[in-house]
Parts: sequence; C-alpha cells; structure tokens
Amino acid sequence: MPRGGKRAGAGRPKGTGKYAEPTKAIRVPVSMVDKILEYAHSGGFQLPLYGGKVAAGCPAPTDDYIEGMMDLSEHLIHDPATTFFVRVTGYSMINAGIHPDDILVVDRSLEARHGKIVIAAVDGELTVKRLYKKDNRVRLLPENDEFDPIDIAPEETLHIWGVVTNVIHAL
Amino acid sequence: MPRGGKRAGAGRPKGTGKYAEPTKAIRVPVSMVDKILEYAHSGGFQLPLYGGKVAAGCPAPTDDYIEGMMDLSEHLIHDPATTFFVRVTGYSMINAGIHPDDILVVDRSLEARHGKIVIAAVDGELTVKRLYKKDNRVRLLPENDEFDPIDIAPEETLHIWGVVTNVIHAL
DNA sequence: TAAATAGAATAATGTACTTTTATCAATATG
DNA sequence: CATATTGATAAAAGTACATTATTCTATTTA
Repeated sequence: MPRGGKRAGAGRPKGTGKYAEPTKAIRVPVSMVDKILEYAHSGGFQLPLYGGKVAAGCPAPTDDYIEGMMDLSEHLIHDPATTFFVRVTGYSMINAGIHPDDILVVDRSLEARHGKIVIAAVDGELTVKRLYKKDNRVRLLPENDEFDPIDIAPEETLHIWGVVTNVIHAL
Repeated sequence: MPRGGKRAGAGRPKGTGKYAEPTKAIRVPVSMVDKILEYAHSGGFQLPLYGGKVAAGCPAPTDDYIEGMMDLSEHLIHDPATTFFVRVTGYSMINAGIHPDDILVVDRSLEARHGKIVIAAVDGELTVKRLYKKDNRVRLLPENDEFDPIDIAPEETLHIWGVVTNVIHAL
C-alpha cells in the first residue's frame, strides 16, 4: 500500500559522504590512483602543528591546542620544479647542525649570496659549504675546524647547484 | 572530395596526453581539486635525491646522478593518523641539534623508551626532552647545561605525547 | 499511543558516453 | 616530385547519467 505523498525534509542529508563535502570527478594517471585517493582521504597530508601551550596534565594531542594544520611538502617546497634533495656525507658542516645522512632541501632558484649555505659540485663531488663571496674572492667555508676552506681562483668557475633552505635530521 | 578510405596507423598515438599514460576518472572533494591536480601533475611531490658523486665540473642538477626520487611526506610520515608536528620553543635541547622554531615530526605510536627524545606535557607546556627511564626513575633530560633535569615522582604521571622522529631546521 | 516499516527524497558515487585533441595517411595541388 | 590540405582514426579529457546509499516521514500495526 502507498504510504506516501509529498514530504519536506526527506532525503539523504548533505555532507554524509566520505569527505563530508561535495565531490567532483577528475582524471588522474592510473598509476597514481591509489596514492591520490590516500592523499585525498587523509586531507592532503595536512597534519596538526602544536605550539607551546596546553592544559596542565593534558594526556594526549587534542584539537584544542592545535596551532594549525600543515603539509610538510607544501611548507618546505615552494616550487617543485626548482627544488631537490641532497643526502649529506661527511662532517664538514657539523657546526651548522648538518650531520651525515641528513637530507637537505635545496632550491636552485634562489640567489647564491655571500653567507648562504650552498650545494656545489667540486672535483666530482657534491659538497655543502657556506659561501663566501666578498672583495672579489670566492670561497667555500666548512663549519668544522678540522676542515680547510676551499678557495676558488678567479679563473675557475664554481658550479653552485642551489641554496640549502632546510635540514632534515633523523634522530 | 573524399581523401581516402581505411588506413592503418592513423589516430592519436598513445601517451600523448598530459601524463603520458592512461588516466582514470576518480572523485575527490571539491575543495581539494586544485591541490590534487597539482599533486598529480608534479608526480606526487616526488623530487630527485642526489648523493655524493657527480662528474667534475657538472654545472647543474641532472638526472644522471640521481640517487632516487623521494616524497618528503612519505619519507617522514609513516602513519598520518599517529603523526603530528611540534614547533620548538627555547634552547633546552640545543646540544641535540634542536633549535627554537624548528619543527619536530612526532609519532605517538612509537614506544617512549629510555633514551628517546619525546614530547611531554608538563605544567601546561609542551616540552621536548630526552627520556630517562631506568632503575624505577623517570626523568626528562635537557641537552643544555644551563637547564635542569625534570624529575617525575613515582606518584606523578608523565603525559608523553609521542616520540620525536625528525627535526626540520630552516637555515 | 508507541513502535515498526515501506516508500519517498536526495546526496554521493562510479562509470559510460560524448566531446575534444592530436596524429597520420591519402589525396590534391603547384 | 615536394608540399599542403583534409578527412580518418583513436587516445585523452571532461561530463552527464544511472546507480547506490542514506535518511526522513507518512502510514500501518500492535
């Protein structure tokens, strides 16, 4: 038997889907479908960032004290086209907090100014050093007394790959 | 006039699309469409990682010397559900290479063992310290001589939010 | 009158289909 | 014969549609 007629307010409510908001169909490469669905589902790798203050005795991370949400890649990489990573070898920059096996975030679109920490190709090796560029002298300075500065003669060309923006150190 | 009947080999060739591979339509939240398209287009924030060796005099990053491709988020975040970030305040862990305004990657699914660097909530503040947990004593040890260790009395409960896995330091 | 239930309403989802884009080959043209 | 033109072909991209899922309400039943 019919139970019906018109009725206002019926129907599936908005925001009851997986994402609690309207969706759109877009096309992505087959090989990335899984990764992208995971990316979408986890909200774009946005994770909570906490600052200093919390309630006394607060036992675990809560939304209440979140300073904001942050996506690491977004935060560290301004232009994917000009950014790359370098794995550190050696101790020559230890006093700048750069340890072996650290990962450096490098941007080659930044100007290599005096005082910046840069990645340079010297003698077939990639090296991290602080750039000295003053009084018509160019030098690569280690931050470790046991290493010697590298002088770049005026006729030599120094191949600087980019400027280091961040150091990622695993504990 | 007609210019021809059947002909083999005609048609748009495979791999001439934006992604040079077949695509699939998937549904994603409207608010993330732009981000996801950028993500898909840049290959999932996979950027080159370089190791130590390059050809002498190599002027710029080239594919030839790539150690591999790396996605920062993927590399640093094993489980988005249990990972969060903390912004560092203060100098108490300076000797562990943890500076003010550094960002810590913290995983709360890891066991807080003796010797690990942890995030704890003490007196309404989030604090980073090395965990001492031996001989029935629990202490939070700074790595800076100007700071004092924090003793946790047996009857107190120490609220550990998670174990620090990585330090991100801007230069 | 309270609980159960069938059906209506509508959002969410996935996919089939249409439209667009790109390339090739057959023919025409100079 | 070299070059330009046009239609055939097929991949790629975007979108509309059919399907599925969910919730609400009017009616029935106890």
